[in-house]
Order: sequence, then structure tokens, then C-alpha cells
Amino acid sequence: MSETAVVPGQQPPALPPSSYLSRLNPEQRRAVEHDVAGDACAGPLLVIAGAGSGKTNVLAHRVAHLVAHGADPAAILLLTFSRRAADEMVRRVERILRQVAAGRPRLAGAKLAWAGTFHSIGARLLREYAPRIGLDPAFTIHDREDSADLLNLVRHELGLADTGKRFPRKNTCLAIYSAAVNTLAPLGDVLQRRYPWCVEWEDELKRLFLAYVEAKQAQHVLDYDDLLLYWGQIAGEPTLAREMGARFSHILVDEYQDTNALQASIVRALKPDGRGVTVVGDDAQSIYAFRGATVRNILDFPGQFAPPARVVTLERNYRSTQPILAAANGVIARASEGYAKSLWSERESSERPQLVSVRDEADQAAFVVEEVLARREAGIALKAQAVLFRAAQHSATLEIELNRRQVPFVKFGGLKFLEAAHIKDVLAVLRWHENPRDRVAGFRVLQLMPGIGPKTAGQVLDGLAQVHDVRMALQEARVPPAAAHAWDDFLGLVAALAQPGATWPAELETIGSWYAPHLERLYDDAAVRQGDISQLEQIARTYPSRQRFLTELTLDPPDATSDEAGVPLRDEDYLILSTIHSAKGQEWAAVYLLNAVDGCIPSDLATGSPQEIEEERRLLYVALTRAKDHLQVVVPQRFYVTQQSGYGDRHVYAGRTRFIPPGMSELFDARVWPVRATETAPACAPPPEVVEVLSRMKAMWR
DNA sequence: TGCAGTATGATTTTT
DNA sequence: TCATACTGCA
Repeated sequence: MSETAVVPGQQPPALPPSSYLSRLNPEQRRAVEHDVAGDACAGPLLVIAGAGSGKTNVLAHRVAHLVAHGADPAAILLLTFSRRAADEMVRRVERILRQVAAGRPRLAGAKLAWAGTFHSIGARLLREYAPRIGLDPAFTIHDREDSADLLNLVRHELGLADTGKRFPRKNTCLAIYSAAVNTLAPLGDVLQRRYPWCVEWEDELKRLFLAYVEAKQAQHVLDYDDLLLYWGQIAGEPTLAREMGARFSHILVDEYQDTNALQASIVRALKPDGRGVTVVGDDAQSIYAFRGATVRNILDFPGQFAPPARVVTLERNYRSTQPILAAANGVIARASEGYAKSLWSERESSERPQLVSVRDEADQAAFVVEEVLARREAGIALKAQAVLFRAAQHSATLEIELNRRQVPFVKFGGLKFLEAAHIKDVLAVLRWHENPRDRVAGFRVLQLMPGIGPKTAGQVLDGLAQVHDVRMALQEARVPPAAAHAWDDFLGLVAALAQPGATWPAELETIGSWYAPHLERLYDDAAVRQGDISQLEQIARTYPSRQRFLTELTLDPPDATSDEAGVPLRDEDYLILSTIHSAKGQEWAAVYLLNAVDGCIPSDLATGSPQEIEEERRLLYVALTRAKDHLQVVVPQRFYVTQQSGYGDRHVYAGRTRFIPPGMSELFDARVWPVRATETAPACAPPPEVVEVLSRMKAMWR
């Protein structure tokens, strides 16, 4: 029920200054108020939101506005790109509603029940709908590495591992599979377009993928893609789709430029006429094509409906100073295609972004630490500063320097806590306990015991495959004499876990104590790793059940790592290190961009096609637009390359990134660091002349 | 059969 | 540089 009815077609009434809508600019208000007319569902809406244009705020206000006008918060589906974004959105919506709530208790207590990533919402819905599509609701979810391992097992079973000629590796196979699934494209097309060197294996890959799907089904296991794929299948059944679509009066999708064809098809299937659908995004910030995302989703959205979706464009930037925006606009203006869109800001500043030349990565690290500490002295907290880079490893030198200078930091992106072998070991035991059919988990657990290798593990698992009572079967399994002792211990663990008294999360500690001796035997640095396991036990306590723990940990792994075990406490101050991808949607007062050189941005590995290069350009754009007040782009003259093996020449004299050509120099302040004493050569001088000592040495003997 | 030592080859970004 | 695959030995 609408409490402050807005009559369609009529101008909204002037607002009292206290209204939550009064803080929005006219375009933002158009987006927020689009067709909010009582119970009638709004027509489709596309919001093109430039970087820093208050996109999150608009989305949050729209959700709050819908609720304030009678929408049931439990019937609003809010799909975000990451868990972090979902949490932030929920917080904001609830804050706005509390402001509106005076005298309307319904709003004060409103809770958004369906906010999350496509994958996590998919998992939730699938558990509910599983029985109706013949799926076991107790399925477990494989992360990327598990999926690759299973694919590898299947690959070996099919004899594709030893085919004379080199068959694609497990990670490549998985990437191909995933690309085909997420883009809804035939395998042949995917191979042609993205994996031309694998085209000859099309038939074998088809066989492999079929066997992989069968294996997953037999083991009651889903991978990331299945969460979308099965959801899409449900949404493709008219009856189920209507039922599921009817649960949600509104569907709002954030970061729509980074959704893939499969995700778009799900939204379309749930709301075929587009009523109640709002999507928000920015084509200039599309940086997930490698994951199957297609910018066509956002470009083609309006025309998919009749009448077409309304489009609202937000160009006013509230985040950055005008000079920072000028630089970012300069980068994106040179893009080959895209929506013409120019961000503007009222935030004047005399400080232009800096292009800082340093000699090498060591100097780069030293420079960044100096600047960070100087800014902290000047009152900018570490948390308000971020160092961004293209690939997770690029921060290695900086991390060492930060440790040396005792500057606390947290790193987002890159190797995750969960990917550490010892954590995976413990989780494998837990997952096997949850789902005894999970072969990847069992395979890993069994091989932890000395004397048991792939062969024995495979045999034991074969023996379990058809059995009803797994525990009995394990007791009867035969293992080599060398493994006898460890095996007895293991059976003890199995018995302990089967006890009715073994409850969550105590069972994780039981597993931990079983694992401790193995940890000791397998790793030199067992003590450090033991610390991680204790931390895992801590994390486990915050989840109500084993299943929730496993599911949510797989879908939303703790995305930050710091060098000491454990993420620093919330109230401590720490510097942010992040890959550009993980920095999406965030902002900081000061931003430092590392390695702005060709070969890094764009990455050497991503210069295959013009599209890939354009994506790298957008990546730089995303990095630049994270900065509010201060932006420094660091260009090391010598750049360490991991590619190009052999020849021992690991350093390369790199040029500044091609996305900031000389013609753009007036948008930046050039700076050289360190400032040299007067008598020495400037640091940014071209590589010094090489004195021919080497030939002289040889000449001595001629 | 399991394991250790050696050769090879790929190498980003993430739910 | 690191991870995986393969070979040869116990």
C-alpha cells in the first residue's frame, strides 16, 4: 500500500527539505522515482551511472523508495557483484528507511531478504527448488580449484591425459567449459574465438564435459557455473519461472555491465515483460569479459522490451576532483567505442594527478611508502589510501617494504586464505563429511595419509561409490600396510564425527586435532599453518551450520589477506592494497597506481585481440576513477617481467602505458623520484650508456 | 605402489 | 618462478 501516493504521469510534489529525496540531483531522482506507483510494478529501467555518480546511493534510495511506497522488502531481489556490495547496499537501504520510518514502524524493521550475488542467491533458490528438478538439496559446491581437480580426474579416466599430442591442461579445460556455459555459446564458437589452439580437440572436449557433468551429478556436487546454469534451467520452465518470478515484485541488478549472457537470461526469464526490473551499470567500467561478461547486456537492454526500457544517465561525479576526472576522461575518450559520456564535478582543485617516474620496483615501493606515511602525517588515515595494481603479484616488493617499515596493510585480491593447501585439507575433510560422494574431497583426504597415493585412494573411493553406509565400507576398505596406523586414526575420526554428540562447530575442532600430526609431517612451517587453522575454527563459529559454513565460504571467501595471520581488527588503521578488479565500486582519498607501464597495463597476457586491449583501457579508467583527492600513477623505468623465461634477463626497460600517450601529458604533473642531488644525472634519464668492459676483458686475451 | 627427484611449460583479473 | 608430469628407484 502506498502511503504517500504518487499519481503516475504527474510531476512529483515539491519536497520538504527533510525528505530523503532532497539530497538527490534531478537525474538521480528520476531514477529513484521511476514508476513507483503503489502496487503496480514499474516498467524496466536502465541507469547508466558513470564512475562516482552516486550509483550505490541511487540504487539504495530506489529500494527504500519502493519499500516506502508499499513494496514488500521480502519480495525485492537485489543482485550485486560481490557480497561486500550487497552488505553495503542493505546497510544503506535500512538506514534510509529508518529515517523515513517516523510513525511508520513497518519501515523501521524492514529487512531485505534477498540481497546477494547471482551465485549466492542461485544457491539459496536451488536448495529450495532442488527436489522439483531431481537435484539433491544437500549438494555441496566446488570452488574453481575443486572443479579443475574433478575435471582432471575425469580427464584421466577418459584417457585424454596421454594422447600423444598435448591435450589442454585442467585449468584451460575448465576455462573453456566455463566460457561456453556463461556465454550460452556453442563449444565450437568459443574455441574459435577464444581458444583457437584447442580447436582440434573439440570432440574430445565435448566428451570430457559430458563426463564431467555426469560426475558432478553422481557426486551431488555443483560448481560455480552450475549455480547459474541450474537456476537458468528452472527459469526456463514456464511454470517454475512464473512461480519464481512471482515471488519477486522487483528485481534490481547492480554492475550490469559485468553480467554475462546466462545471468541476463535468468533475469529475463523471471520478468519477461521487464516490469519491476531495474539494472544499473557503466559500460566504461566493464572489466570482466574474461569471465564471460558482455557489454552487450547493458547496451541491448532497453530494446529488449516493448515499450523499451527507460534510460537515465548519471554524469555528475561526486567523488573526484575535476583534474582527476579530466585525466580519467582523457583515457576513456580514446577508447574505440562506447557511450559518449563525460563526467564532470564541482570539486575544483589545483592539484593535478601525478605521473611519477621511479627507477625500478624497489624505488616504486619506497616512494609509495614515503607518500603514504606523509599523507598519514597530514591527517589522511591509512584506510583512506589505497595502492592499486593489475596483478596480485605486483605488490610483492611493496609488501616487503611495508613490513620492513611496519606499516599495517590488508590486501584484496590474489591468493586467498582458502587456497592455502592446509586450509583446503581441513575443508576437504569437512566437505567429505557433509557429502561422502564428493570424490574430489575424498581423494584429497585419503592421500593425506602416508602410504596412500592416487591408486589406493581411487580404489577406496570406488568401493564407496555404490555403498549406502559409507562408514561401514570404510572400515572394510583395504589399505597398504604402510598406511595401517594412519588409517586406524582416520577411522577413529570418522567414528567421532558420526557420534550424535559431534555437533557444529565442535566437529571442526575434532577434525583439526586429527589433522595436526599430518600438518606437522607435511610442512616445515607447521606452526604458522596451525595458526590459520585456528583462525578457520574462529570463522566457523560465526556460522549456524556446517552446510551454511561450507556454502558461504565457497561463494564469499574472505577476500582479504594480510601478512600476519588474521585480518586486522576493524578499528585498526591499515593501508589498502588491491587489484584493480577488487577495487571496483570503491573509493579512497588517495590512490597510488603501480606499474603503469606497457606490459602491465595492458598486461602482456591480454594483448591478443583489440577487445582485450580495450578492456585493459577500461581497467586503467576504473583505477583512476577510484581517487577522490590525490592520484599518483607510478611508472618504473625498469620493470621486472616474469614472462620470457631463460636468458636470465628478467628486467626490461618498459615504456609508460600506451593509454597515457605523450599527448595527454598536460593532464598530469610529471615528477621524478627520488629527487637527485644536483650533481648527479636525473633519475628518469634513458638507460645509461654501457661501458664496454666486457669486450675489453676478452680483448685482454686476444 | 608410492615417493623423490628431474624436466617441462605456463604464466591475469574472480563468483 | 612455480606447478605439474614423468621417470626411476625402493
